[in-house]
Amino acid sequence: MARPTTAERGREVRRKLLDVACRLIAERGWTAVSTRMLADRAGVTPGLVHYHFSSVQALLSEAATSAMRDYLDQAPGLFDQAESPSRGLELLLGELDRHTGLDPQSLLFVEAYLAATRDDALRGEISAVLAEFRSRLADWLGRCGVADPDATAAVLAAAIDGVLMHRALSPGLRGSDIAPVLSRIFAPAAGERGQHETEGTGDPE
Amino acid sequence: MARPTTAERGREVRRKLLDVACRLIAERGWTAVSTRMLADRAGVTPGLVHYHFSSVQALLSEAATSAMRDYLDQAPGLFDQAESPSRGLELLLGELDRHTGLDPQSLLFVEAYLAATRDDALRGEISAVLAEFRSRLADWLGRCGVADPDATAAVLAAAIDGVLMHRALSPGLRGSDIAPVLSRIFAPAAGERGQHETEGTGDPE
DNA sequence: TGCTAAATTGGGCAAACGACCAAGTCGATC
DNA sequence: GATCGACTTGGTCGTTTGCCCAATTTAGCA
Repeated sequence: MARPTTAERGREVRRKLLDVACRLIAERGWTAVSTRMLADRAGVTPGLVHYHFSSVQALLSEAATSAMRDYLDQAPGLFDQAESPSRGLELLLGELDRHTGLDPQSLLFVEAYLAATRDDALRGEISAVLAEFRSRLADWLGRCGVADPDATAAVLAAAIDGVLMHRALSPGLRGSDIAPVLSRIFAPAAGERGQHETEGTGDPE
Repeated sequence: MARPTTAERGREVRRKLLDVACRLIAERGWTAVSTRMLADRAGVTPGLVHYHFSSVQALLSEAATSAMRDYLDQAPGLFDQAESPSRGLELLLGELDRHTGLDPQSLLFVEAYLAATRDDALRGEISAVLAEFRSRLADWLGRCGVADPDATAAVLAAAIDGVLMHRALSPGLRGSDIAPVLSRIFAPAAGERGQHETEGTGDPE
């Protein structure tokens, strides 16, 4: 039967508050998330929020950073372990296509970026997470023979977020449309191209 | 000395409220801007805010959309009137370099994007402004002989916003670094290199 | 069987919120 | 000088905010 102990339920409440926070940030906006809103949605009393977290800001920050870390560690299809560069790009763009720009995941990222401009501690955490992702991206690009992998990774990461943000406002910008454009960034330095294969309408999935 | 009439001062107050709104949106975040905050900063009484505007939301929406329209109509260096493609790109990247990602202008854009995901009327206005900018960009790219100008313009516009947003978190991503990467987008697709001109630079009409 | 600490409740606080309004101040027009 | 409408004031409405806390319940340990 495994009846949960108090401590276990406590940990579960904390986890649920973090989960609810991510959804509410995307739904209402970072600064519009309130104590009672969180408690309501999580099915607990408002007092519990300040028992588990020192402040609403702290709760939101922890929720956002851990969600971003989790996602970037696992979700983008492990592009850098793909057997070929074109397969890696395919995975990356496929992942991009799974987001509309209006989904909680995408909105959480942008909300967190903005919140980080007003909170030094949060900025430190997020920029570290982002730097690590850029680093993975740059390593992979370097192995693909792409020129200037660091700058390319930075632009590519930024472009992905930008495309998601713009797509929220004007849908119709599908991954299959932007794939050929974005893959021009991968154009190898003069002389070393060959394993590159971006022709023939990359139609992910 | 032209003494301002009551009606003129009224118009001035309205204009000042719009101006202050833009700054406060960037500074505190869209949903955190309050009636009293606006009145305080504008040097007027709180009651005036709801005399000139039907609601705070309406004030913020009008402030953001008109500021975005003004900026996109005039500021990006009139890239599309440049005498050459490379000069146009230079103007565009120069403009990009004038923003840190933390300046009120950049933050206002991102805040407005997010607010638009929660306000249908605002989304309509903003996506129209954005669509017009993309259209100008696509026309110019088409004249430069860039393949798939529409999709390229969409990706380029998104990438610009993305770079600004990322730069707010990790400075050091300067325009001169990203210029060579971004300008690869202007090159023909990787598979058709050689058929067109050699590099992405200099393609006189 | 008591004891302690963690978890939870529900109420309460001062402050700030958006919106509204009656009263008063103006400048332009008659 | 009187009148009218646009503009401005200062205050109030009910609601919601973040945070706090005394009291209560529970689980694990002595």
